[in-house]
Amino acid sequence: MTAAPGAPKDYQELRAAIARRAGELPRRLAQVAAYALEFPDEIAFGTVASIAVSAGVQPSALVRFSHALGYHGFTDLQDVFRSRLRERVLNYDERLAQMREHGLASSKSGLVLDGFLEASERSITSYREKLDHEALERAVEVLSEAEIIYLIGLRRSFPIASYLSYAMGKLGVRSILVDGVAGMGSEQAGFISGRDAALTISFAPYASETVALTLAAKTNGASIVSITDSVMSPVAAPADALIEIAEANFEGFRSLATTMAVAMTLAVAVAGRRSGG
Amino acid sequence: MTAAPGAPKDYQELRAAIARRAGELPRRLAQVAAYALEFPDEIAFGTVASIAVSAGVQPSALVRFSHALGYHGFTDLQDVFRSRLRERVLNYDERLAQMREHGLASSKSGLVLDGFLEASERSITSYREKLDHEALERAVEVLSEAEIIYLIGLRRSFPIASYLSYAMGKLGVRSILVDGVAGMGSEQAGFISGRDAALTISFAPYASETVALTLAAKTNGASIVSITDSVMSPVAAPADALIEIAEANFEGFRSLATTMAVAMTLAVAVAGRRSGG
DNA sequence: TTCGGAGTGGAATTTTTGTTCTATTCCTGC
DNA sequence: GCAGGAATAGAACAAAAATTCCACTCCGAA
Repeated sequence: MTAAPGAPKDYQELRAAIARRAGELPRRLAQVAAYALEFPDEIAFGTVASIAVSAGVQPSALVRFSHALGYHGFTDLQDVFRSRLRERVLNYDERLAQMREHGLASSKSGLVLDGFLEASERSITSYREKLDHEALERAVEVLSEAEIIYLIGLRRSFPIASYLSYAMGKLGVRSILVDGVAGMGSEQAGFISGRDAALTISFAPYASETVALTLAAKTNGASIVSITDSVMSPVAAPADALIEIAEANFEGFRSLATTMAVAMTLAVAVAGRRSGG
Repeated sequence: MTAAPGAPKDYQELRAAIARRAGELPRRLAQVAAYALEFPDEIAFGTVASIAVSAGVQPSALVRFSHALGYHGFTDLQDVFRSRLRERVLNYDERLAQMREHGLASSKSGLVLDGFLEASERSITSYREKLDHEALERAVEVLSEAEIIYLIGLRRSFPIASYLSYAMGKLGVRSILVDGVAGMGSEQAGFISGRDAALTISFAPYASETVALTLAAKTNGASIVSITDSVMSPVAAPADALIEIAEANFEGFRSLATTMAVAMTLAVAVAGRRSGG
């Protein structure tokens, strides 16, 4: 009896089995299940003892988990996790080529997805090459000194602004999302004072309302940080700090990957500087 | 003395060391060397006994081989072969070098930015490896058949939902962003009918309102498409199509790069299918 | 509240595994 | 052809691992 009867024989099956039985598993076994899905490599390489420690359970729980899924013991379960790595490594060298082939051949949506993923990668790579590190530093400085940070971004840039609002909220940085709901944009922006800062995100074609709000903030004496795609952008001129990002695009839809990473950076760096980091 | 002194510490170095000393190694040790280069996976996963059999040598030869390369024992050597499998991103070292070149490391915000950029790249790369084309296809199909697509995503996932709202609007796909402004979430969701679909985006810790809205949509007979991080997610069970995305994170902030690319894909693919493309 | 059973933690046990040791073999130089 | 030393095979050993076992806990039903 070398093979386990009725137990998942590859990683995909195993995932499905765990998913199906997620609800009915006892507490500790569910804990093991969650750990296994999150850190499959640990299961593949670790020992019962080491895995038990990092998953926060007893060694016996791992064995019981294996039995619950139909395996003879933990070793059988581990074999599945190891075979997964073996399979992956087979196409490790040819991964890119194979991926492209696979993506093209398999489906139309796969082709589209591949295009967007690749555009994101290109954006990030090219940004790495030409990013202005001083400008980033200046932006962090300006925002750190602001009492309240007004986040201005509409249309395509609204996801960025709303993420910043979420992240800053989580980090304890005071910010206001100027979201233009019910046409309140100008009213919200009207409260901006000289002690505040506006963080504007805008890409071509620049939404006229975004430009207007930014200029209004400037008039009120607030500091301006602009994230945009060109020095020729209408929100570049009034900016005290300018972060320039040229996102790659696929079929006319520009990536947001780099801009999102920059947004995360600003939120974390501002919070870090304020807490005296 | 846990670490081996002067022994190759990664797979590349080890290859080089073996190549350099290939001529001067004794016969059986050379045999082991050849086997190791040809079947690195066997070394990584096998036991001394099993490897000895398939390489046609004695177990002790493996230990002597390890000693000859400067390791304390076979286990140390095996660790190198295992770490090779763990390092998914081959060019990680190159990226680090590139970062130093550009002076990113010289400032704190630069380090943070690099962390987020790298997390985004990792997310995309690892998603490429394990993406489920069929699930994606099914999601597109379900959404294409819906009369109205309700977009459900709060907190960290709200930027994704709002992007979808923007993109679908541009593409002429009817959608409603269930944004919970003024606590209207449940009212908005109440209009969902069996001809509609809900597209839920939710990651751990799953916002309870998101889960509740999704279940309500399901109850009304709507189709459910879930974008989430695990099959154990509470929004996975009711889904007609499930897209699983494990975003990498940096300092606790998870990337949104892959999820955003998937969102773009869904919007474009659904629009494409509806227009008969 | 008490009973019963499923679930759990942790030590004891057994099995597997890596390593060491020594007699023997295989070369090489004389 | 014969020393002498390096290399090897295979068994013996020690370490580490997986698994089992049992007392205890927790929780729901009577």
